[in-house]
Amino acid sequence: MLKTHSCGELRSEHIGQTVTLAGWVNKRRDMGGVIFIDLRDRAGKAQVVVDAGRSADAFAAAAGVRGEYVVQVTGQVSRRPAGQENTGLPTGEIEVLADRVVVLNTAKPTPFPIDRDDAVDETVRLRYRYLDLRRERMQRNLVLRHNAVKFIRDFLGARGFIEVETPILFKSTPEGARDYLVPSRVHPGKFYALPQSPQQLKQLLMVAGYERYFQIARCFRDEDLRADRQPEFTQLDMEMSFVERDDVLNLIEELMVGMVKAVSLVPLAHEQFPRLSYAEATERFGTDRPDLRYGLELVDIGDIAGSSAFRVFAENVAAGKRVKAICAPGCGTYSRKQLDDLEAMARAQGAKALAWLAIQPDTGEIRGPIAKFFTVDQLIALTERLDAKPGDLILIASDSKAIVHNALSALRTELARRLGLTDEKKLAFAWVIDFPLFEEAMEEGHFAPSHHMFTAPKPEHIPLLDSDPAAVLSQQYDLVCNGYEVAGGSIRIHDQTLQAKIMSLIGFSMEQAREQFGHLLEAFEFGAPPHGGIAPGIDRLMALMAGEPNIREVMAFPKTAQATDLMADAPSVVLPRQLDELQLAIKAKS
RNA sequence: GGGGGCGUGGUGUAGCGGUUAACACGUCGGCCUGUCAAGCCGAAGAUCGCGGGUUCGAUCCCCGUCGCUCCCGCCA
Repeated sequence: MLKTHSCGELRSEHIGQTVTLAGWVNKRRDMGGVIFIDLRDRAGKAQVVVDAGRSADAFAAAAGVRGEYVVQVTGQVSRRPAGQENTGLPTGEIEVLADRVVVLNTAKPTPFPIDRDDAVDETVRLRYRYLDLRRERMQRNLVLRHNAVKFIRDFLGARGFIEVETPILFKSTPEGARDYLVPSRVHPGKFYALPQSPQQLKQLLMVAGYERYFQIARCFRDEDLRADRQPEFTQLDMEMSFVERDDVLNLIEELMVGMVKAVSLVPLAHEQFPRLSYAEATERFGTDRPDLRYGLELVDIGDIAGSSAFRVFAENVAAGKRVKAICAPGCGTYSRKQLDDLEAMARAQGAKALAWLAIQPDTGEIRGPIAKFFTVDQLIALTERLDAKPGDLILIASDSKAIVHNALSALRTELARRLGLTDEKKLAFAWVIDFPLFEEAMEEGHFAPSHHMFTAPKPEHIPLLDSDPAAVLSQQYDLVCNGYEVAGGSIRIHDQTLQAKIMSLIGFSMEQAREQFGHLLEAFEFGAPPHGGIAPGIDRLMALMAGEPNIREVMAFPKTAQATDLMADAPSVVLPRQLDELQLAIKAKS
């Protein structure tokens, strides 16, 4: 080894020892007769003192050293002179008096500062990702990620789970997200697909009798990116046999609480995860992945608004549509412009308009274009139901349930941001359960599965499959945190008759089923145990636990929003010979 | 596929229809034996993303394009 100790591990108990360190020059301060070098390695930083009076050779070497040079230093750990301690550094009580300084490698000036956490253009960070990864923030995040994944492996291993690797080259199924395809050279014209998740394979492992499986699994989806979506991402994929829904929920809750306590930089908001039905979540928050760090809940005012003189509300209520409102504390003095901005957000979600009532801070008088259509009693009833105070702003949307919920959910998120309610660094986990088995909107005259077609209905709802399929609730469950979906799963169907019924309801023919899932359906004929599973998204969880605003910050080599790698320049053109081997030709752009 | 934001020395920013394009950090050189975002003195470094247009004149206004980013669609 070229070092006896890590820079960051040195403490006062090392005083007197002669150590050899190796690392990068974080900072060099040249005082003329003495040169200070902050030497950095993964463990941290230590101050090296190169004194011309102690070693002329070391001093000469240190004189030529520059930032990010790779340097080996041998010297004596010494207590810093009284008053010279650096309380901002874990190694701040000591320093290393250099007897020998060896430059192991030089470095060009870096394109951006390594020793500071200043914002740097994303293009530059990604192009020089290996330098970005040298920075404290990224090292902290990747260490957090390692610790979290290690916690998961230990936790699940201790509970009888075994980790099994599944293929990256697998079979394309047109269901769900767009697949990344890999052409086969051996079978020209045929393609593998990279897995969107190991869904089928983990169910097959249950049929195979493994009972408790997990995998830190890379998944691929060829869809457009977001701050919380990359083309390749990592799931904790897991599946268990002979379990019921609450077994999975309780286990994952224990895992999450333990993991957050052990490794997270952001603490839990509460240790008991609330369980909301899909219906309750959407009614109260307008979304199935609510941010529970704040209130601003949606309140139904259909009865009051429907009996008002405002015709839009009255007609909508008569037609079975909804009128719901949200109270924004202290926003009663919003300007025309601010209100227009909010209305634009509502319109972007499909609302035709956004009504508002502002309660004057001093007089309590209620103003707004629609105020005159309400009686005093109705206004009093409204403010009481919304718990609105003088100075508050009431925003009202009326339309179909879906539009009202989408619009008010978007407004709720925006208002929380404006009011600083999302600044609090806490993790507010919650379960969302009792999802409808099918999507509300029919697709081409058929039902569409709201999760996937292997999700089991609630046992007591199975009879409804014949009478009222839209009312059937499933054994799907999502874990949400701060407005993000961080895990999704379900108890699966293991009964062939039930599976066939579901497939026919979603318009899936037996031939289609056999072509795409034949291996799975066949496997289920050989004694499939009751089973269920879940797949927490590792990247999103890491971003939340690191307090980062996007998942790129917790991935070593992420891609841009255009799905490119700026460092390696991928994707790239390939040689004609490579295409020939695959019997592929590039179509001219139409 | 659509919409918003951003693009000015290496980095972060300022600027604005006419400037010698400003500042900080960094870089390079000099001074300095207790600094730790060291300090002081000096220097270099920018086709203002790219292309076109408007204009006597464009970094600035307009159009297009490229890149980064956020959002909608999409993501069973």
